[in-house]
Amino acid sequence: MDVDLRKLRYFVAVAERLHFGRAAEALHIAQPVLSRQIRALEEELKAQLFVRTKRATELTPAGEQLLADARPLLASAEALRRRVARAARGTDAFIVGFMPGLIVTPAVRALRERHPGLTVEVVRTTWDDQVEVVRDGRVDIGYVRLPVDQRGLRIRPLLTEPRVAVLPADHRLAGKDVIDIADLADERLLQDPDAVPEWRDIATELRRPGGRRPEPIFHAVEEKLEHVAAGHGVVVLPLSVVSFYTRPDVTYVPIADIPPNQVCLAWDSTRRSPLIAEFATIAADLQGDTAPSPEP
Amino acid sequence: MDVDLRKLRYFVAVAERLHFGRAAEALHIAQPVLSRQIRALEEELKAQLFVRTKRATELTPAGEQLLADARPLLASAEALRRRVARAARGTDAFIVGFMPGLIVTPAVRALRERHPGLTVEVVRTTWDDQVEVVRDGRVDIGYVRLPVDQRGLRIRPLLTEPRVAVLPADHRLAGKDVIDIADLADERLLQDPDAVPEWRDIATELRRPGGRRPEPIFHAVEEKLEHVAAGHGVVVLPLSVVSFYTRPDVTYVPIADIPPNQVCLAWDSTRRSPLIAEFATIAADLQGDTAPSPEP
DNA sequence: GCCTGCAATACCCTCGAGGTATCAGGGAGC
DNA sequence: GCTCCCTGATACCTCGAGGGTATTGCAGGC
Repeated sequence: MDVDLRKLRYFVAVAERLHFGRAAEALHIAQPVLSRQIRALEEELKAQLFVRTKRATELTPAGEQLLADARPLLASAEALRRRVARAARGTDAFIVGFMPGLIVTPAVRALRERHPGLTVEVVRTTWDDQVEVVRDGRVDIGYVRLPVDQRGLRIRPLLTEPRVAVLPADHRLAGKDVIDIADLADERLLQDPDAVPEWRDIATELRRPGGRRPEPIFHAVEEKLEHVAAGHGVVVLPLSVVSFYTRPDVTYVPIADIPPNQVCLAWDSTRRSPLIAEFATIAADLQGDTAPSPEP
Repeated sequence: MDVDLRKLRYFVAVAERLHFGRAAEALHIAQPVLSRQIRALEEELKAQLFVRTKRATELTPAGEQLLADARPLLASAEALRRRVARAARGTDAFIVGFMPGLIVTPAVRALRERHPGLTVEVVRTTWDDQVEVVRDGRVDIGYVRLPVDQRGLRIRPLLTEPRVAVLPADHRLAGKDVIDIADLADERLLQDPDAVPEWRDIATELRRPGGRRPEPIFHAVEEKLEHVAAGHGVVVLPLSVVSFYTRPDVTYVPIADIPPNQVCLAWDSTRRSPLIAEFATIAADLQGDTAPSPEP
């Protein structure tokens, strides 16, 4: 009657590897068990999920569909566990996620004042997990910087801020008033190229035949700045992040021809919590005081 | 390790009734089994879900949280089944939900032309199930009229249209050029008051002490019009719905002081499908041709 | 032609979900 | 105050499903 989340987890493991033996190993179960469970799942859904030719395992269209749906379902189940555990601990806490450079204190304080008994916590995130913490229930609402994968989330724009190139203090471009993104074409980017699509389009490093994304990608801002200072490459970051982490051996230059970074609030779209709505309103109002942004 | 959807379903049954015996009956299982399963769920989640005083069963805060999370999770699981079944049938169909009065043909035709092999189907919905069909996977994208429960959905505004009062042809207000919502205060509304919050605020019927919502609520537009014609009451509907169902014994009058109805596209926020995105763009562009609407 | 790699099959064991019968405790009624 | 009844919990049984090991079947590669 109900689908079995364990079987879905097994399915995802196989679908990701397209190999029963290795999937079984990763799941810490025996391979025949996995074969049987997948077959049971196929019968339960009345749908063939894999085409098993000898020497190769591939997904059917139904399998593709299931893979696309199973992952968010498993993530939701995990989020459910986490939220129930939090509610059971009795501490009726409201948790806000934020990335360095964003000013969350006024909104958090306003929420605390309106709900004296409520514990409001903040959790620091990175560009990589800023939406994951929302999806898996670690935070109730998060400040995120676009672009993000919006699946499963409700998004509310808050503000925009310019992005700057972060350079070693002795870099050839350091001290310029402003540069173009093209000026960075020959640089090594120490961050996920997806975070700077405009650079991706012009980077010589990625345009070489067989050119792959640079291996060393550093997640925390502090690590990025450390490596910039060491001369290993450059990063492109929103202005507030850089100004938050001022240090003498690193400087920054505005980039003229790339759009600003959009900062939004994001929360689990399946939830409807008065506290989430209230916090979103407070944060938007506070933002509106300084720089009014259009409401959709 | 994974939560068990069957146990969650059992939990929801108990939480909705706050009665183990009746929940067991509804689930077609024996009551001791249900007691044991709920206890197992509590141990698994390490959270007490119910306070069982003799003579009464109540939800704990953790139970409230679980109830809020379990329902959408179960709905997602059901949607997953449906979509996989559809994908397995091989018919790679794209299904659009719409309510009467909305013009979907141009967008549907445009999608068909761009994907000659694709089957594009339309499914008629009502105000009551317009978002349910999206959540449970019966349609890939739906035209919906606000207000809707946006949980689990991504919403994209398309257009607005004025709402009119639908009256019997011999009604005292029939023939007026325009009325105020207050003119309907003494009328009987043959629809969910939530659909017309402005009426809800002024209706004498609902302001009487102990006044409840009127019992006979008719879901299909045809039924509503039939009962309006019979003189049982009035309804407030978007203009396009009424003009779609013209009949001589029913007339309508614009209402001056209520905001127009917002028509949106809605789809499952956990999904990211190229076809959904393409259809949304097509529909928005087609709408933009006639009456440009702001893009968020 | 043999070896190797990979999934499926055969067969066993354990545990957990379902059932029935019964108990325990608190309210309501007399 | 005693009894009855309502409601959930306990006790105990059965059976099916999930997990394990051993082995087979089949297709490529050397």
